[in-house]
Amino acid sequence: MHRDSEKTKQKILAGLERLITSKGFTGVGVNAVAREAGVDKVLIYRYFGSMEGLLQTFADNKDFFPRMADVFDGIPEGTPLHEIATRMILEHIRVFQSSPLAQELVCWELTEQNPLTIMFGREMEKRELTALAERGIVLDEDVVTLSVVVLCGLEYLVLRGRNNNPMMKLDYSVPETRKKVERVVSAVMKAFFTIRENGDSTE
Amino acid sequence: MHRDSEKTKQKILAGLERLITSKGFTGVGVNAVAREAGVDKVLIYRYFGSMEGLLQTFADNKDFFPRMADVFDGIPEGTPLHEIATRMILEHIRVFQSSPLAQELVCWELTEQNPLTIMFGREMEKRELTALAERGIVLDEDVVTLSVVVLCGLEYLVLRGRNNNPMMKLDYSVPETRKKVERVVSAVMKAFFTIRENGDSTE
DNA sequence: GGGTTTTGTCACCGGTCGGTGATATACAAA
DNA sequence: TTTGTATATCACCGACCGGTGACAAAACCC
Repeated sequence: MHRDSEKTKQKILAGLERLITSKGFTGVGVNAVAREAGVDKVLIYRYFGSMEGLLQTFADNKDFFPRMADVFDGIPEGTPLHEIATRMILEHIRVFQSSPLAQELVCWELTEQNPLTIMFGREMEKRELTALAERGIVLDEDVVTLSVVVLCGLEYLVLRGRNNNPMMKLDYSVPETRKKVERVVSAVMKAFFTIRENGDSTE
Repeated sequence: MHRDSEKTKQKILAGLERLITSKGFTGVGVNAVAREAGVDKVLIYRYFGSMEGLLQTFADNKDFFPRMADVFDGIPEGTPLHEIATRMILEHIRVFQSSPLAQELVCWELTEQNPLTIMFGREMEKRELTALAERGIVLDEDVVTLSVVVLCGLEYLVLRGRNNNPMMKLDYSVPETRKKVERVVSAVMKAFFTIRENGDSTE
């Protein structure tokens, strides 16, 4: 079973993923990937053409996130919108926090453009949007804005927590802190949604 | 005026900053800095000991942010807390958005630890906190939490805007979008502060 | 002036990078 | 079995990396 190009490709792709999650994206390169995969680097060029091609293939064959749909299934009919939105945000963050690969890819995305980061960004982008669209849920524009800001805030806090970079003493990697944040998010979403539904202005 | 060690040091430090802001932190290295500064790299070792030492010196002699105090001076007595907090957040973001160096350092901070990123993180950390402390302003804990989450969200949106990585169609680098976000932030801060002041619970 | 120290230039080292050609080995078709 | 092809190994290239020693020239001190 020595000669199996398919298996070799898989070894290379697996090596790439291990390398990203263990050493970070700055360590990614032809030599490093080949070394990590236990394979001669010439095979990377043979099977993927180049490093770019490898990243492209990796992006194509990887689904970075489990489907968002499952979150909805646990929500009974008639649940208020703010609670649905809150759950989506918190679930997204929960998954994000449990995925070192996704975290590293976001950092990479902030630093550089390549086939992998571009594809990952697109995937990430349409996640919640499609989930909402499938359910035919339409949200007020300001409400969406707030949700995105909050979502971004939490994602950022997760990234900072990786290297113990607290933000204003707020370290999201501490469980109690996380609970507090979740509580506040839930409350503020409820408050703001209520205002909007009552037709208040934001002027 | 050929021989002036002080001037050479400044050239090196300036070269480092130019390099960070132009090529990004991934391009930082002894050779690259020396090249950018138009100086032999051996001088970096002579004057700063090593790359680490250079980063340390750079961090020590740079104040990354203008003082927060100025923001307060424009605020009349009796301004409600939520407005003070909102102004602080938006001002922070305004400055952050106008400083490519700060943006790059944050990305660096998320990726790696070194004397510069550590020092920068500390500086960033105490910015708003000291400003509030100097004024003797004490905020409700949940209110602080919300403020930090919102601040993080905006900072993150700025970073994503650099490479046109919108988040759920929300591109903060578009002026109209930015205005909308500012409006929403202002409104939600007001709403949440009001709830807290009225003694409501977040359960 | 002479001697010393500071400042700057140059050449070089071992190592790693991305990338390529030549060649050996397994396997499948004839 | 022979021939051809897909697969893997190996050696090598030029370029750049971080880091160092040798040395020239300017500046300073006496």
